[in-house]
Amino acid sequence: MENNTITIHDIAKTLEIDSSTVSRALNNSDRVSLKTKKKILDKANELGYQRNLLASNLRKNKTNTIGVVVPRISRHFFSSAISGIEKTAFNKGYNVIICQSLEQLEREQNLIDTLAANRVDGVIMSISMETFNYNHLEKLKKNGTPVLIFDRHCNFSVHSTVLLDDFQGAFEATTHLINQGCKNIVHFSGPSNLKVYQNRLQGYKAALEKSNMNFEEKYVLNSHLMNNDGILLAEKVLKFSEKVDGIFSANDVAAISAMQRFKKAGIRIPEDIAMVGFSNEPISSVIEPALSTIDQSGSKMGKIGTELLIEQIKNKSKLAKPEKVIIKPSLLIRESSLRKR
Amino acid sequence: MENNTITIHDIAKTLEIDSSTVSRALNNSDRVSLKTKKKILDKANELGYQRNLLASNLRKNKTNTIGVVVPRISRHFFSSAISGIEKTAFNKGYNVIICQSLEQLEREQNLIDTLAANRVDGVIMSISMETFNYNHLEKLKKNGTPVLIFDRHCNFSVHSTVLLDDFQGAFEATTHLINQGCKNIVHFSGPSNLKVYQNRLQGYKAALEKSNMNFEEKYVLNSHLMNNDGILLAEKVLKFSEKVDGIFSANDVAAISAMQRFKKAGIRIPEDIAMVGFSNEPISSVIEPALSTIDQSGSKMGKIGTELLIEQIKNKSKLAKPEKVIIKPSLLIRESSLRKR
DNA sequence: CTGTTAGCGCATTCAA
DNA sequence: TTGAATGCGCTAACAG
Repeated sequence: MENNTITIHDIAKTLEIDSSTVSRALNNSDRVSLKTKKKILDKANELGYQRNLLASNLRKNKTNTIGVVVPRISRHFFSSAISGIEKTAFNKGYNVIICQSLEQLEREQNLIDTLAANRVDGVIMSISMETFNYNHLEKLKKNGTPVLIFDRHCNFSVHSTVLLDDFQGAFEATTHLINQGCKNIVHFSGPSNLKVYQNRLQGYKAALEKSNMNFEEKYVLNSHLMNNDGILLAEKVLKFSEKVDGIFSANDVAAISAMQRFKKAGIRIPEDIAMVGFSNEPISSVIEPALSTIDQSGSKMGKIGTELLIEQIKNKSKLAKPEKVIIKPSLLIRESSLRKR
Repeated sequence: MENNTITIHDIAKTLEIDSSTVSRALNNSDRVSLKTKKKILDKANELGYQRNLLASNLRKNKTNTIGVVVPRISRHFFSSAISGIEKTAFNKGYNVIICQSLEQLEREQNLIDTLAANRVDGVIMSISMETFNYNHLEKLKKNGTPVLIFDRHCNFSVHSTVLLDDFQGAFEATTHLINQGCKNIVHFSGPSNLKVYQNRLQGYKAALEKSNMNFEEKYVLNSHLMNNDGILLAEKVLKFSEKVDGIFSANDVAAISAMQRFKKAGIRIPEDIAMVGFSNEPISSVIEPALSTIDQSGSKMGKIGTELLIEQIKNKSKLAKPEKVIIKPSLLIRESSLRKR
């Protein structure tokens, strides 16, 4: 009912001691006798005291809080990354503020500004698709706030990064198809200006080359990460004169709709066409598993990124130079995704 | 490099004016001449000033921040609710802190404590499945912080709530099946201690009654919201001696796995069994649409909830009494989910 | 329009 | 072990 905010001074007054002693007691300092400490804690409890972190953080110039900015929290990859971040942060005594940029640079900038204004101790983020301008991150750096960038490539080299080894993943996936006996392997790719897709294309090429297979330009099918892109890709595949028997997908969004299109055409996956690819979404829980995936292990990236970030927060004075961690993806093959002959 | 935190005093000193004037200028007060205002803003920019919201909020005893607590951000319903919350909040000048309880009461309590310690102006939340104890919310209330609860029923009546009209939704869905000519309609339900499922059951019963159809106890199939519960439910349906031709599902998780089990048995949905139900997940984008759904409209609930909450924040002194808003669900029928005969 | 003064709630230094 | 004093950075009376 009444806005009855209790402060350490209220506790001090009732107990006829000084507020500094109360502060010490509430922070469990060993410079207070056990007796008074108990007295203080009891009274705090009785009065319903709730510490004011605004004041505390202001005074200490430290918030024990990490800001997290991702494009979209609902994407499976990011929500599992967030799980990893939260777990690691909580274990080390940090709180976490989660924000989503919705892939918009302007929103990202505002979020970063707000986080900075709230004096978070560090920021872990995956940049938006629009982000080719790093002024907002520059500002953080000037401020002395460490930033860690994960998942998405970023040319702003002053920050530490945690990335996935896209080349290696693509290489393994394609090799897997080759080992299954596939002769004509199509590659579903994404926007060709994104580093991720460039690297995956390279891995695909390298795998073909290693097995002395020809690289066919026409087999690289680009799309824009839209929900129904895969339909067009599938139709292109159907139009090839020779029989496509394998697909390496760098793009799970397209892969899903493509599978539906194939199904309509009577093409069975994986019996007629084997399909392997990078996958963020927990596809298997919803559709018949047909895609072996390269696990992007969001939570692993979140964990490692947060550990790195916290290390940097602690060493802030030592101005640690940016680190770059590359995570090896692992190919998960489900039985039902094997090609049967 | 250097932790060069600029304050209003630094700006004031360089310009040889008082910091209070700087503060006014930075807050765009009209009690500063345009000339000095410009001078100050320019200098602030030049020095790379970044306001300290900790100090500002402490002083103003207001953070312009709303805390959001949901069980799990990755669930479609909650992430769309969050979208609605963010949009509404930003429009009204509020920031948002997103947290997930992971359905754990203890986590929820900690989150609420942290939000309270950070002096958020209000909290909008959907309580965890474990939450039958409302001490943490009680504390907020004592503190004068308004709380709005959405989506999940809660016996703690001092807060405003935004809920879905489960009875009405169930009634409409079941009626739809009846209108399609279904004679034997099974009901997939959830944990019977949850209000949501009780209300949906009532709606189902009412629809049957209105059409003079018998309610059969055995047609109510409960489950626990586990991923593969639907398999068992489907098997139960298959064992009935009479032919089941309709299913009203109150539980989308079960519905998905049930559909897969039916498929295995050669039962076609919706040709052999029509299926209608509440659905949070964007099922249609992944599987063959087979389920007409009652849209829980997360973003709508988020929007309305946030508007209500902000209203209460503003009227805090007037201790507005708790409001209760019931949202009408709307039945979305997809063509392909119609029963063909 | 601008300056003076005070204090939000807390943590910490220095004395005692 | 405790108290007194100071200030984190900012805003908001009140004066002028």
